[in-house]
Parts: sequence; structure tokens; C-alpha cells
Amino acid sequence: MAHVSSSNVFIRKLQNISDLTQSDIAVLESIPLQKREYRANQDLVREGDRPTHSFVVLDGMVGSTKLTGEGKRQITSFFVPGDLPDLHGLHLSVMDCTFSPLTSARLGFMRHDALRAICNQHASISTVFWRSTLIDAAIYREWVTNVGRRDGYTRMAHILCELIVRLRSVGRIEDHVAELPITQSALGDALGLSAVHVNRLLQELRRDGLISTVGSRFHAVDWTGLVRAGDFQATYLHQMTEQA
Amino acid sequence: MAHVSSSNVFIRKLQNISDLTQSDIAVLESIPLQKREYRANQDLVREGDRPTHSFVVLDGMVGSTKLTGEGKRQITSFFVPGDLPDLHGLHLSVMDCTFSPLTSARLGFMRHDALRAICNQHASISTVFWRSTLIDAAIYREWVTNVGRRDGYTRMAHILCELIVRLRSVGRIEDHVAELPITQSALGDALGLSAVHVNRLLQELRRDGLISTVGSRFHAVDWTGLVRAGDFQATYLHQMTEQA
DNA sequence: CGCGGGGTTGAGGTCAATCAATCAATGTGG
DNA sequence: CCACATTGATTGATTGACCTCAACCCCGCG
Repeated sequence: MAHVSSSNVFIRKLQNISDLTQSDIAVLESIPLQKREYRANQDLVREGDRPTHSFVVLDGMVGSTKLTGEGKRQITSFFVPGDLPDLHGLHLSVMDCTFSPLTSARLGFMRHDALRAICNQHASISTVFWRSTLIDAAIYREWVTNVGRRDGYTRMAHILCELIVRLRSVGRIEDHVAELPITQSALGDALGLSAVHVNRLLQELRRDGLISTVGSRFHAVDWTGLVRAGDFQATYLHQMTEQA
Repeated sequence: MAHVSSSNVFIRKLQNISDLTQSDIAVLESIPLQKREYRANQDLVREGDRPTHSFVVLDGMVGSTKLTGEGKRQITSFFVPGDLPDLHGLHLSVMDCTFSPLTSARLGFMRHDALRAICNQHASISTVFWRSTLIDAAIYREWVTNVGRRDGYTRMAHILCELIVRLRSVGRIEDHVAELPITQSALGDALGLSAVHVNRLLQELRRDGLISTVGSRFHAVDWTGLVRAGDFQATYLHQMTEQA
């Protein structure tokens, strides 16, 4: 099940959100990547940390999480292969959230000083990185809306749509089948719902013929139905190639 | 009731989040500002638009809002004087949310091409702008958490704390009294709550001696109590000068 | 084999939504 | 200047979405 392009998934993602010249790509490929493997729930970067590296997701899924004073966890965003979850650390010295893998994951770490040097020398790359963080922000905005104003059923369908579109854009999906080995309780923490309720919502989505699951494989049986049920419009993902 | 520094509130805000050199400031001051007045709820920029300008809030409050398919409104963030709500338009061509003033407001519009030119010539200013958008993103993250995992009472206290800190950092607050002429239903749309419930929560906060209100003036009678009740830590605002 | 994590199910409780009135403040046209 | 409309705040009663608690099942694993 080895995927093509291990370190290149990151370039593929950036190509998805902007036009890169050949020389840009060459520069990006030259960035030294320190690769490491993680198991789920091993914290990568913690709230309060002052990291010296940012990382790219090569395989698996990562979540940015926050804990409330009451000890409840909120996942504020998912990150899929190609994403740069904590790129903002480049200009925000102290982390305001924790990053942890939601599945076993392979990550590539890049030194901040190397990234800064590249940004200074290559305005176009600086812009791409900026743009990447802006899309993250757009996703956060959508999540505020999702959690704040959509009911559980819609919310769940919405997040599945988002994941499927994002995974597809980096070639991690054939047809409408996504490999999502995340727990229902992680889904709950992302949606602001309890794990129990997540379970029932998934049953409802299955009953309505929108999805089917085998183990950790999610199949969007009725994609247009899922999109409709999830009140989902992909514009907030700001991809260059529009998804169906 | 005229405030000092009309167009300079924007520079003051940027100084709050980074070190600016005198020459940076001179450049920022040279940006042509087209000033305009708005009344509450007049849309400024709409979801789907491709704006050619970004704007700075000079007076009043602005919200970034989204509508769900069901017609429910979510405010995904508040913006106070000095803020650049749609600076992301510089690198994200099509807007994924609508900006509208929540109070009567005075705004200053800046041409994108002028901003891009400045970013190309002054790396430090480009970085400040980037950083500003990253802080917006950090606020969105906190809002996801607030809406997703805190109960109404805490949520309300939290947002009041955020507003007070942000307003204070641009000199819009004496003591702990904030002028917030926004409606309770706008507060509800920001918190993912109904206007009715907002009303009851405010009563509770008053009853508990945390705030008092006279018309649109919010007074944080017991600031530390409010901070505690709101589970509020200002680190996510990434201000250089730590607030008490 | 026993343990533990994750998924599933049922029952009961609660926070907050909805519906519906009332009231105050403001504005408007005749 | 007053009848009337409008907007926002407030209150009460009812409903419902989702939570919590608690059990049970399944499966992989030491």
C-alpha cells in the first residue's frame, strides 16, 4: 500500500493551491527533510512550545488540538498528507495549540531558519507558504460555522466531505473511498460532539445510504447526497482545480 | 468622544504584534487610504467576491460572517479598530466569507496592488502582514474551541474577555469599560447561541457580579473573575505586550 | 487467557432552541 | 404632536438535540 511520492506529496499539495514554477519546485525539493514516524496521540508540538521546526505530513493524519480548562479536547482542524500544520510557527513564536497524530503518521521536519532563508530569497515561495496558512485559516472559519450553526448530522456529513476532497486532491482516494483510521471519539472532538453521538450519527448516515464503512475505510456511496446533507461547498478550500 | 489617531490605530495594532522600524512605519503611513463610513449590517465584501482592496477598521466593529444552507448566520470573528479583517484577500482571490459592520463603522480601503508592491519591496512589512493573518487564524482556532467545547456561560465570558483585551490593546478601553454597541443577536451568532439564550447568559454574568452594562457600555466589574469564568488565556492573541 | 481500547446500545437528564408575548426605545408619516 | 411601525431586550413555557452514565460486545495483543 506504499504511496508514490513520499516527500513530494508536499509539493503536490502546494501545486494544488498555486502555480509553481520549475525553479520554485526545485527549491522546495532542496529543503532538507528530517523524517520521523509517530504513533497516534504522541504529542508532536505542545501548546506553549517555541518550536524551531515546522513539519509536513507525509502519511497519516494530524490534528491541531486545544484543551479547555475543564479538560475537554477540541480538534480545531485535521491535516492530511501534504499539509503543513504548524507552518505558522515560522512567525508566531509560541504555539497556541498542540499537534498530535490521530493515526500513525510519518512526518518531515524542516528547520525554521532554512525556511526563513528560502522565504527571503524566493518571494514566490514565501507567497505560497503564506497562502497555505491562509487556507488553513479559511478552514478554521468554516469549522467555526460548522460547529456553531449546523446540527450534528449535517456537521458530520460536512466534515466527511471536507476530508474526502482534501484527501482526493493529494491522490489519497480512489473513487470515493477514504482510509480514515481515526477513532469516533476523535471525530467527536473535531465536531464538538460526544463519541456516543458520533456513533449514532454515522449509523444514520449509513441508514440514509450516504456512506458505508468497512473497518476504517469510509466509502461515500452517494457523494452528491453527502454533499447536500453536509451543506458542503468546497470553495473555502481554495483549491485551484475545482472538485466535482 | 473622538479618538486619537484615526488612521494610526492600524499602525498601533501592528506595533502590538511585532517590532516595527521607523522606516517600516513611514512606509505604512504612506499607504493611500480611502476612508468610508458604514452603517451596521451593510455588507462590505461578500462571499464569492473577488475584491481589489483590503480594508482596515478605523472605528466600530466588523464581523466576518458565513451563512449556512439553512440560512443561519455564524460570525466567525470580530474585528476591532486597527484590524485588517480581509487582508487574506491579498492572496486568496475569492472570498469565502462576508464582512459586515456590526456597528456603524469607519473603514480605510487599500488597493491590493499597492499592498503587493509594498510587500515585494519591504520583506519586514510582508512579514508583519503575514503575522497579522496568522493571529487571525489563531483567533479562529480559539473560537472553534470556544464554540465546540465550552458551555454557554463560559463561552460568553470568554468572548467578552477577548474583546476587552483586544480593544484595550488599541486604547479603546479605559479601566475595564468597553463600548460594544452590538446586538445580543450578533453575540449569539458569534457564539453559536440563540439571542434569547444570550440575554439570559448576560443576566447570569451580571447576577454573578462579573459584568455590568449601561446601554451598550460593558463594564468588567470583576476582571479576574470574568477571566476565570471564561477560561480565558490571552496567549492565543499573540500580543507582544502581555495583558494583565 | 485476560486485558484494554474502540464501537455499540439503552435510559435518563440537561442545556439550550424555539415559540410566543410583552416592553422599551426609536423612528416615521400624516 | 400623535398613531403606528420597527428593532432590540426581556420573560415564560415547551420541546428537542445532545450529553452522561453504564453496560456490553468485539477484536487485537501481551
